[in-house]
Amino acid sequence: MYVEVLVEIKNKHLDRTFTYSVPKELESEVDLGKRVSVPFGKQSLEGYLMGIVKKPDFETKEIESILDEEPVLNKEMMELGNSVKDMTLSSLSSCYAAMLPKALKASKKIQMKKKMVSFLKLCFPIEEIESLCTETQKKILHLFESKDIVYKKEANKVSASALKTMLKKGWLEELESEIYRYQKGEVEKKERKKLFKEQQIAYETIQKSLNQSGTFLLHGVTGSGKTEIYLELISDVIKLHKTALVLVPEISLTPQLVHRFSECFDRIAVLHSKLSDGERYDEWRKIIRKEVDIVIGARSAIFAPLENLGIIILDEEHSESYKQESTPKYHAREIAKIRSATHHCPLVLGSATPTLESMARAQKKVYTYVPLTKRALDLEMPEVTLVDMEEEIKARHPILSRELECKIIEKLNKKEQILLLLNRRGHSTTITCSNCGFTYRCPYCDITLTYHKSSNQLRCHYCGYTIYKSDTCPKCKEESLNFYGLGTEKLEDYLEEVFPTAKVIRMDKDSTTSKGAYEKIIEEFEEKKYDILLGTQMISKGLDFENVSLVGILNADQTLNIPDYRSNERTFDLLCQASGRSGRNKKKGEVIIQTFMKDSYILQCVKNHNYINFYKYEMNIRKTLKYPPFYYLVTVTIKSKNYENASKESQKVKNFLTHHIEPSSILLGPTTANMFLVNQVYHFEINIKYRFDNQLKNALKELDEIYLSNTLVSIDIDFH
DNA sequence: AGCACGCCGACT
DNA sequence: GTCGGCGTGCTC
Repeated sequence: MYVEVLVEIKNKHLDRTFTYSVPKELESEVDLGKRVSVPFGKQSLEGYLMGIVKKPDFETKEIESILDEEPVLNKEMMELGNSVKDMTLSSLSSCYAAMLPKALKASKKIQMKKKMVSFLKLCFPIEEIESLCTETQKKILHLFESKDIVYKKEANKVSASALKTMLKKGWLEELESEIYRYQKGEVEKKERKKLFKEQQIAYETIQKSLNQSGTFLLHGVTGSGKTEIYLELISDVIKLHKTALVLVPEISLTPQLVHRFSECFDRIAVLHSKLSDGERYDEWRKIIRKEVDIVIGARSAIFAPLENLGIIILDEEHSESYKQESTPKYHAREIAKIRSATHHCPLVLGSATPTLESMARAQKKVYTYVPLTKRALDLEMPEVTLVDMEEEIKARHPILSRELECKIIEKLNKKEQILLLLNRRGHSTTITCSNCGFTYRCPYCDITLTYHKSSNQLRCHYCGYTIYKSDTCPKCKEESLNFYGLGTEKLEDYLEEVFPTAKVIRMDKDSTTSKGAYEKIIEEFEEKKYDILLGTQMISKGLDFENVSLVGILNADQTLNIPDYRSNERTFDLLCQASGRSGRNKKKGEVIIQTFMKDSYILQCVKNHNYINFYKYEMNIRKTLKYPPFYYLVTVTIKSKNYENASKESQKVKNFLTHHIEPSSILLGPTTANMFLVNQVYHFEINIKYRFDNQLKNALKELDEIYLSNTLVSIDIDFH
């Protein structure tokens, strides 16, 4: 027997199968999608069994062993891998690596071990042997009163030697069994809430198509009760003996959300980034063994090997976290569409602020548009006030405007809670010498360093480069270093100064690195141990605090200045999301946005909760500037440690593309990339805008191959 | 990705 | 003379 094996090396030179022979004794175990160990050159590697073939006309080596009892890739996943490879122009084995839990990888053998625990089983009824037991033995016996099986550990606690005797007499039996590492506590079941009229209509629209593929855009303002619709749909899917896949951005995969699902359903697997490799492997195995009907997870959960899918839900559809930034650079939404087609099941995209791409498709009836206009429980939309910071600076209120400060005091008095969003961590943005103009910059990335007061360090937020701050200017040795800009740390200090009685907690990347820190902050804030929660983007998504009645956004326009065609969209989304955190209970919420661009159309749309106007406005810009969704966009990044090489090769790439793509496509660049110098590597960019281009994909593939063997320059292709 | 092969410079 | 630099090419 001869088989095709894809070796587990993410190198594009090896992005093909090799033929091996199978020793007689292993033939019965051969199954496509299992992993095998094979000799490869001088090494021994792992690979995937991809096919069975006839005897080839060249010499073959024998496979060493078959590693799995059951395939790790089913037929769907094997094909899906090929689609991902084709969409992203990356190697097949890197695609499979992205689809499978890390524990399965050769280098991580330890985690693959199942966790085994010893149990005890009683071989006779209690009454039969009780009279024969000593006092100590009776104690062990009574552990079995309420259950059939007892942890060996528990019996050992009573008496290890008594246990031994009982085992020897054959009264008890010892068994080993695998336990799953990740254990969710029992959750009390609750009735699902009854849908109100608009929800009911939305639900019915989707419910009617449960047996066919199709994409729905569920457009509902924050608090309109999208989750309730999801629960209702999933309940139907389970009645049909099918399974459900729910994707949420990592950041909104909160214990709150998982809890809500657990109240309604039992057989759930949860996949999020805080799981250890072992825990993740266990959750994955529950799916393979068909022990769950529902998977809730972040981006990579789109590859959960659920069979018989009945619905795929992508909540917060607009979230950029659905795009993987490392190879393979796939977008979960696109994978979801493929799986929805293979399983003939609906895909529901939920969002309060859909991407322009999705909204445009909904308007063109490519997606079915399902609007939800009202907030559940008759909640009113929060009142949004824009504050002009230019005036506030004149009035010497550069950090908190007079209005926001007053409101905070008011809410503190009423014992209501406050969220403050400041989208910049650290203390100050820059430290500059007022004597000589020196500014701390990252030597590897060419951006200014951010000061972190708690550690007295300056940190590069791109590469992590860190140095200690000195008291004197490193250049002119004068004691004249000044702090500019505002970060979360500094704001925390400032708040404690202005509102000395208020309890303030900060949440950002720096205060949530340790395991469980994020959950702890949320929990404690929910329990009202704090009055003010201040933080970065992290606090803007998905959190649902009943007692919050004021949201303050301190640097609303900062994200508008980032040179990226999506920065308007991103800002609008961030502000809407953050605003939506206010007034999620009976109280009417208030939002104060501090800005230097009070008259900006985007901010006006945020103030009036008017997505549609924003959509129209932004679509016009995109149309004029030929950006998505009117054009597709591909970015080719040329990277090299050597500036000259990067620059020279960029020009060559441009020339190559000019001759190999359709003349109707627009080629821009090469220019220096947004992040020009990162980790000592120079970045150049070429952008291609196109509508229809049959040659492009092949041209990019060819380009990719040309640069495979180039050690000085590498390229990176990214579809937006 | 590894590892061997191979062709040049500078050392005991 | 040889040791070792890393460019090139191969792995069923």
